[in-house]
Amino acid sequence: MPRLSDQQREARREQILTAALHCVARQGFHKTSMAEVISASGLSAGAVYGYFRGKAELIAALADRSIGMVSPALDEAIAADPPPSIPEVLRRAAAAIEELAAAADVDVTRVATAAWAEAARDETVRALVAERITGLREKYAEFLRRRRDLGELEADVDVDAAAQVMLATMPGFIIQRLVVGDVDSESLARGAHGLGLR
Amino acid sequence: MPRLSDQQREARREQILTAALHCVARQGFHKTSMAEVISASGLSAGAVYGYFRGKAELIAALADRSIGMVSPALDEAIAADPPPSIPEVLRRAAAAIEELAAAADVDVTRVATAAWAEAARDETVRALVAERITGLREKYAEFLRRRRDLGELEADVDVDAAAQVMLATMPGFIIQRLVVGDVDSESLARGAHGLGLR
Amino acid sequence: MPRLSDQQREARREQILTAALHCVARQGFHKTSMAEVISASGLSAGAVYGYFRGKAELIAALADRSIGMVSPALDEAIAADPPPSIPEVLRRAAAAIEELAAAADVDVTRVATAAWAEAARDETVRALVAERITGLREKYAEFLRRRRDLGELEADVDVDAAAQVMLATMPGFIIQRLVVGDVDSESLARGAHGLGLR
Amino acid sequence: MPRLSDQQREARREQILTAALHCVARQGFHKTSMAEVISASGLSAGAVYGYFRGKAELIAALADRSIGMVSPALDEAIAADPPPSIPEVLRRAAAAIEELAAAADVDVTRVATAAWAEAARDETVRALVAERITGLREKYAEFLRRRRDLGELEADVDVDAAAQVMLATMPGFIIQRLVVGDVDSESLARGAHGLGLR
DNA sequence: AATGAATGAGACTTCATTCAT
DNA sequence: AATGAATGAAGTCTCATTCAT
Repeated sequence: MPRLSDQQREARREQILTAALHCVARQGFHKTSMAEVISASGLSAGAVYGYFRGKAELIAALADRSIGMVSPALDEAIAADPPPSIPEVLRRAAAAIEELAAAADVDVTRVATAAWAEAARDETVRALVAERITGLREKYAEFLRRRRDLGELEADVDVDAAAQVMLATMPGFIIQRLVVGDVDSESLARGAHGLGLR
Repeated sequence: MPRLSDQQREARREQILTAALHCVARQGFHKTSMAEVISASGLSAGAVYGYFRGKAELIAALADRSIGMVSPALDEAIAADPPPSIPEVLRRAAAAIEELAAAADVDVTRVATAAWAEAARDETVRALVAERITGLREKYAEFLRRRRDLGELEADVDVDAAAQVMLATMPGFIIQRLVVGDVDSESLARGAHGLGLR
Repeated sequence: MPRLSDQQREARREQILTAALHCVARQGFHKTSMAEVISASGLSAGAVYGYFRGKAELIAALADRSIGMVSPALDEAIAADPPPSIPEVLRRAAAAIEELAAAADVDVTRVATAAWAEAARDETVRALVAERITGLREKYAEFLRRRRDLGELEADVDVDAAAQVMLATMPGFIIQRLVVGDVDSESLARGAHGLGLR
Repeated sequence: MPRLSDQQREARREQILTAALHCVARQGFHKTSMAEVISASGLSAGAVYGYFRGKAELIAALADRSIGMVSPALDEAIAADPPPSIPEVLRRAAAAIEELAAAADVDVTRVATAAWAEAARDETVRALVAERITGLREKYAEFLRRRRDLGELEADVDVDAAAQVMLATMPGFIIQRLVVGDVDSESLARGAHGLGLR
């Protein structure tokens, strides 16, 4: 076989990541065996190891991706002009997550859950997830600045702390959704409104 | 040999759980081997298996306990009379978590993180964690009812949805704390206040 | 099972080493798989790994032992009083090696051959083999000192250098024996005599 | 594509063998992977397999070469006229080995060591090494005949047995040199002299 | 002729669990 | 009740070799 183009290589990598995402969504990182990923990817063991040095590297890529997938969805919710109310943004973010969870027969939120746990014990994953979280928070901060500049938040608001709080709701939303199953984007928005957020 | 008293049995169980908590806080559920737990507990393999049917049962007990440990801390925060402001309750809850995390050379929040992930893939754990979450939410709901009755929330507020939102902040707080490391109870309260919560 | 006595442990270790010696004599260290050793030993994989941390440790033990097995045989040859002639000692040493090679359906000289090669690439094995070689050389030196004191060697002979030379003949004897097959203890002694050694 | 000239083919073969020699000197035959040889040779996998049927053939070629490299060095030592004393010939042979070991950033003596071990377990390699050994011994025999004819050895000396002994010292010299590190051509000659060789 | 990605058997090792003592 | 040695299935990864291009 001649040398693969970068594009072809990327496609194969994608193929493996997608297959792995399926497995991990069902069983978590450490109950998913490489054999399962290999079989699901349709490639051979050797081929998979040609794209990922080992399970750790694959886990890191999946952790990064699972959390990264939320980002574009959030962008949309936040970019709207004029900036929606806080409950509305939370609703949109949650709705994006719901959509993500329902999409393509893989529930990425399950993988995200595994990613948080992995971040707590693996420095490489921690750094990747930290980067993602920081990125997401910056989006919320940007949104809040726009609301503040419109006079809908106090002028001296600590935008970064407020962004931390807004982002903080998402893991809890995801967990309650997966584990208890009685929350959705509407209830989240209603609850936020009920607490007095505007 | 003489049957152990219930009290002795309970002490042994505790000994095992404490040892396991140490291991899991460092390595997560699935990177912690039974051999490690056995060695850390100071008991023999056979003894440990006399108290827990297998690793799954041990994991379930640890997941339950790790999340359960937050509950008493929250009680205090919420029970105060008159009911504190929402940012203040969040601050107290977060402070309780900080204390828990710092205590006794085991950071239970790391175990909680593993518990959420496990809940997403194991029905038994899911049920236990769901129960815990529901219990915690009920505490928040109770708190919110008292605030409502004092006229500090609108009369028709959906208390359960609002409790979902309050609880939802905790996992996000824990994760940001472990992974990014730049949040604390003060920033959480400040952010909540900045968003307009009272 | 209750704790094994040191003696029982030692017996098991021996059982594994003996099985491994068989395999290695036929296939060398690196073509012998742990599965083969495990199967030949009659134990389970886990049991074998309870006695040796890994293949490297097993190899080191085998290398050490294979070279160590020559030592007692040499002792006898050298201890004789009055000290035999040099060709005679070489003959006896070679005869001891022949006996060793024929014994117990394992040809240890094949393992020794593998041990020399391994010593050239693994520091741990190198150190062990170096120790063994030094020990053997000291025996030859002792023998030579006795000959010298009897006036059968010049008074100012460099005993250690001479011992190096005597020992040096053994690997070459073993290799020619295994590879060409036309040398034996008699031809070695005859050759030594022919070269003028007395 | 145009057929390569024999000369080009030979150059490529050489390139591969040289690269492989490097790898094997460091890691032995079986810890050297084809991938390493391929990468070190600068060719592609397919190309390498165009010159050697497989790893076994490559090993055989390396074994043959590593032992063969001693031969020309020995020739010189032996050809001198009048024939030097036995200690002197041993010194020259050992000095030739020292030079070989120091040359060109590959220590061939390490490969020779691997070759002996391989000869003990692979019939093809055994035959090749046997041939080499026989050839070397014949050179020693020739040398001894000349010494005998000069009256410096007894007339009825078993020249072949004596050649076996002379050759036998070389592996032991190489091993002690690599493993213990305290022998050199001078100590070898001194020791031989001390034992009474002339 | 050459390339190098892909193959897949098999290597080493771990580990949850059992059970003879 | 307790012990801890033993089990053996299963996990991760490597590597000699092939063959489509």
